[in-house]
Amino acid sequence: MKSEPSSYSIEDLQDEQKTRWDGVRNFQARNFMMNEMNVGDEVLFYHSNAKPSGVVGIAEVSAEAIPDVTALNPRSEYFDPKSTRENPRWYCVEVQFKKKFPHIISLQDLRKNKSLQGMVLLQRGTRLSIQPVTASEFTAILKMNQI
DNA sequence: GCCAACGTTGGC
DNA sequence: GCCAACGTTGGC
Repeated sequence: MKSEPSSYSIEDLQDEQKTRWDGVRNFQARNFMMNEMNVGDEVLFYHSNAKPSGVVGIAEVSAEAIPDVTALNPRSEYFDPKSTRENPRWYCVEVQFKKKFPHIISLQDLRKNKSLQGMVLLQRGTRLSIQPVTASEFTAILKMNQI
């Protein structure tokens, strides 16, 4: 899961411990939250638009997707007039803080790791804010954290 | 700040 | 259903 640290960082999650991953306004990303993410699933927390960008820690899905109420609030920056209480358009899971890495695993480092070449994040033109990670990719990144 | 790549919208 | 125009993302 990507987030710009200037808007919500791993440190913010560490402070809060839990947060609803609201504000996602992309159907593919929403569908991942609704269909693919289950309570207990581990999540890589990625800082985008950062110096440098990269994986900064681990969270865990603590509640399955529920309607994103920020879409209903006209004063929210995430307001979407097409979403209604009866027919919610956007959903969000809740995530729980697990771990902050001692140092960031930068995008550059990820690209250097041969076992990650197929990772969605590293493919050309991938902008999705929520992406699938395979078990072996996840393990490979954890190993990089130990170096 | 630039810009490539992609997603969404809306006219037709 | 096509596609041009526009908006957004995010690395650099």
